[in-house]
Amino acid sequence: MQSYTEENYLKTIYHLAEKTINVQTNAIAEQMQTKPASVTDMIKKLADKGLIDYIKYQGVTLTETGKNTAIDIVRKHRLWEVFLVDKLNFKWDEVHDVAEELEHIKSIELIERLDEFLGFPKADPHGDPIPDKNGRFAKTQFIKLIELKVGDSGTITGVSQHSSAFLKHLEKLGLTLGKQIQVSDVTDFDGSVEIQVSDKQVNISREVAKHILISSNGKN
Amino acid sequence: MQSYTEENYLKTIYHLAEKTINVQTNAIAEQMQTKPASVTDMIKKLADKGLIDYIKYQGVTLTETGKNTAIDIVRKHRLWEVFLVDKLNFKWDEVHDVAEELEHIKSIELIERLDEFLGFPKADPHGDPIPDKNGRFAKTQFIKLIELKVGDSGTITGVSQHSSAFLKHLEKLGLTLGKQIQVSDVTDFDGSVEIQVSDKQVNISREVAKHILISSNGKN
DNA sequence: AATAATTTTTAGATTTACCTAAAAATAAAA
DNA sequence: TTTTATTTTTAGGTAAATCTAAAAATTATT
Repeated sequence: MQSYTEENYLKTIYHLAEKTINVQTNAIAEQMQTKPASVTDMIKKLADKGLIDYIKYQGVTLTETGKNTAIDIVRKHRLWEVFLVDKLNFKWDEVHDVAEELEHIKSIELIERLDEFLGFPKADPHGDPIPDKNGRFAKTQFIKLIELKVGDSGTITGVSQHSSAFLKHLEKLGLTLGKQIQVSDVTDFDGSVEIQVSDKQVNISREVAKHILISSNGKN
Repeated sequence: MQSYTEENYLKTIYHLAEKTINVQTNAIAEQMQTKPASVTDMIKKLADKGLIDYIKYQGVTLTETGKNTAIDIVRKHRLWEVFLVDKLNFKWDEVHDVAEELEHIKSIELIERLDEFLGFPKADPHGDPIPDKNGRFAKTQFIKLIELKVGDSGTITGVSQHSSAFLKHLEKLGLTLGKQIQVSDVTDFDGSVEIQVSDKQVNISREVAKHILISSNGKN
């Protein structure tokens, strides 16, 4: 059994490990809003418990057990987000902090029943895949909108930025999950992208385009 | 803002205060499964925060603020219990421990939306009243089944014992909330009570009868 | 390769919630 | 009203998760 804090460390390490093989102390500290010295203390503890592999000065990687634990927390987080949006009518930019608390509720029965109640959803309100109860989930094939060429089209199926400001901005532009888009122009000057959505033309900055994930319908 | 532990102390004091005016250190310790010395530490802290009035050796009482905080936790606990039973199909004897965790989730918005989602229920699965968002709730007029005389009838509207063993026992006997009952006999020997429920005769011990709460239809 | 910069760890403290054991206050019994 | 029993508090200590400041290891730069 892990403490609330240990669970948060594991989850953070899991997410950081999606980008780098060895997760570094400073990266964890930044993500957890804490100091590197505190991280060192904690990773020693997690290593002792067999949840991570740790070589001094070399960063950490999750063990099989650690990874499973982390995936279970991610599963809970995403299911709760679906609950908040689908059942309690929260907006997609309002759910993160509450789910951050709910994900630590321990009952396995609760999560299985919640999953069933929600109709076994495959993705959360931001398009992130929800692991099943065995920790398995489809490795979704996303392309960043920024990588599309003029003329390419596809469906918005995710975002790689969960900040409220970003999500509200997308909402205002009508760029929500499931929307069909086509790239009509890319501006040389600032790299901003002109896209067609629901019969409207919208212009989005390069920065925004980087964080919109598209499931491609192929080129044309 | 209170810690998880502070909230649990306030809730415990609130419940104990339903029976005695001044809540004693030992009573809190027993309820919280901790030691009197630890309770003394905590009540000093809660007193400093203005949540309880505390005179050394004389026990404690909740201040207005403390009471409001406690009622808010009770509200959350009971709403979550309704959710678990009504939406996730938990049985009434399975919800307590999970609700014990869920009650500490901090978002006010969450609880208001949950309340609405559940249809603003007035009572939890054990018949306990749910305070509204202003902390107000009807002081329900219950009579203990044990106090009924032969011939008296009424409706089961609550229980004063939430242990799984007790609730499972009631379930087996068909004694669930909303059931209409009539007392047909009281045994002199052991004080056990013979009651009529759904055209069946069931015999319940004095101990069980003490913890079933009846809203009376008057005598006859 | 030597020096500088960065990253990580150690050492020693702090806070929260708990503990045990002993002392003090209050309540009950002789 | 003493004595005894019970309740409560104090004193001092522990474990978890944090911190600051300084030391050590690693990486980058000249």
